[in-house]
Amino acid sequence: MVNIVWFRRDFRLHDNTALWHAAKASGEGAVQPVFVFDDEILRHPDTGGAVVSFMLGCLESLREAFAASGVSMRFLHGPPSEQLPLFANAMGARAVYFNKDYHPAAIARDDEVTLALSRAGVEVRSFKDQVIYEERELLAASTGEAYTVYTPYARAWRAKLAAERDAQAGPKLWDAPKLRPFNVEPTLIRGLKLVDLYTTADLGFDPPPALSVPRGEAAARAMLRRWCSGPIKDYAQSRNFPADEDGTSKVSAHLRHGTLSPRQCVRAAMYVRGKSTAFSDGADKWIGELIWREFYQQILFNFPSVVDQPFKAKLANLKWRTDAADFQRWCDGMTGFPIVDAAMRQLNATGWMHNRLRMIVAMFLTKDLRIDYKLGERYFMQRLIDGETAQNNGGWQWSSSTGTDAQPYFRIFNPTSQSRKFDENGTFIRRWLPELSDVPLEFIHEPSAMTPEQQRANQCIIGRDYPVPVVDHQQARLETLAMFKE
DNA sequence: TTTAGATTGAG
DNA sequence: TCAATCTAA
Ligand SMILES: Cc1cc2nc3c(=O)[nH]c(=O)nc-3n(C[C@H](O)[C@H](O)[C@H](O)COP(=O)(O)OP(=O)(O)OC[C@H]3O[C@@H](n4cnc5c(N)ncnc54)[C@H](O)[C@@H]3O)c2cc1C
Repeated sequence: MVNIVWFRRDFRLHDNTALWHAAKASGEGAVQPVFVFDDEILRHPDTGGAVVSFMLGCLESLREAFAASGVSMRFLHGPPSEQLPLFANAMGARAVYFNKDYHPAAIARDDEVTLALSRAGVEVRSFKDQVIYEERELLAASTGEAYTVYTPYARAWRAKLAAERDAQAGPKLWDAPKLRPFNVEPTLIRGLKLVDLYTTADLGFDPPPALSVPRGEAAARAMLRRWCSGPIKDYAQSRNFPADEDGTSKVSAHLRHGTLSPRQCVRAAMYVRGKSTAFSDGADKWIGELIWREFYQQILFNFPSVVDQPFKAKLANLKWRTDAADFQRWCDGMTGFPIVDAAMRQLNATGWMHNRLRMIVAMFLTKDLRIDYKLGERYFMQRLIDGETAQNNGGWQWSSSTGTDAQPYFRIFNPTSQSRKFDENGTFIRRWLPELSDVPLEFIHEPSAMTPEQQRANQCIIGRDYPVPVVDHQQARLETLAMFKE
């Protein structure tokens, strides 16, 4: 008998919990991998060409990796609760295995699928896989409730990992399972929609013009290896400077699509940390970022209303501005604030943006333009190759002060001082704004401060070659403070 | 994962 | 005068 493994966002062979269990349970049997194209997701406004093209590249690699073991991966198109029971029937499968997803819509879908399969007499087994600690595994000791503040959550997370490692019971070091060749054609059943692996264009999307991260599990593993063998050492400092190409790992899209597991990342970081004290600061800090990821996954699971409501319920009725033209300027990187514009152009071109810049542009949209964070959140989902509700919503709510930020003061970045601090030499700005290439360093963060003569001398006329700033920051800051006061 | 404004002290 | 440092939000 064969066990089906339903892949959703876990496109790897190594350290894949559901795949490992399916292969083990199969014994003499085999594993049938499948992916389901679900129109509910494909037609959702949060779904964009960046994630779709990244995912399809990963699926192609996964299909090849299975093929190398003589296993044929199959693709279906339709509602999973309808297609999977038909497919299980067509394959004569005993069980369907999959890894859990914590988005409320995914939970609802998985409940539906589980019900439909059970009715059809097919066993369902689901697993924790995309996080190290899930759901309500970590609760605040004082209240017995889920954590809502990062710092105590991270402390508890690290303590639990340390305790489990000491007890040799930590995250399992599962490798790729041994796979038996399996290449059985599904019986043709009415309603079962077997399809070829689609291309991005087939699905009606455009990929980012300059995709910045190589796709697939092999590429992901190579990136992690390279990152942990060197650049991770300086992460505690380098992570804040967008001009530094090696300042961060850029594995986010791989964690998003499961071409890497969080266990592989933590394990690799712990390994180099143990080997040399020079790596310990960097590795610890980097694990801290992986914990941010788990923190937001846990927030999404325990507070699913964040999907359409502010985490701080009191702030549900903020009077955001609705200005389509300003929003468009922000999207296009035409605000007249170089650091914001360079960041948005990096996003539009490559599908990835540095964390420091995500904070700056999110803060700018919500607190300088006073536009609802939901608009920015959706735009990010459409453009990011790592676009994912938990972290994206968490990041947007944090930036717009509607979320889990625990600081006692109201956070408003000054885009120009952020620019001076984190792109001191204007290297990043110049990389993405060719129209500023002749502007001297003195004005690179604020070209509108040039006199008309200086503009002429530096080949950059404000209002012609580069936009006039869309807002006055000082003014906007006061208006935002007033808006939140109400 | 902060900022603006006040205070201080060197020149 | 200015930049470094402090502090309240
Ligand atoms: C407004 C906003 C929106 C964001 N949207 C997303 C998103 O859609 N998807 C996404 O994966 N991340 C998102 N982030 C978090 C973060 O910006 C990215 O994860 C990070 O820039 C990815 O680059 P990296 O892999 O080089 O990160 P590294 O610095 O190398 O960090 C390693 C990993 O830790 C996780 N991580 C790092 N920073 C954060 C963080 N602040 N919050 C949660 N997880 C983090 C990511 O999985 C990342 O791959 C968002 C942040 C903000 C402020």
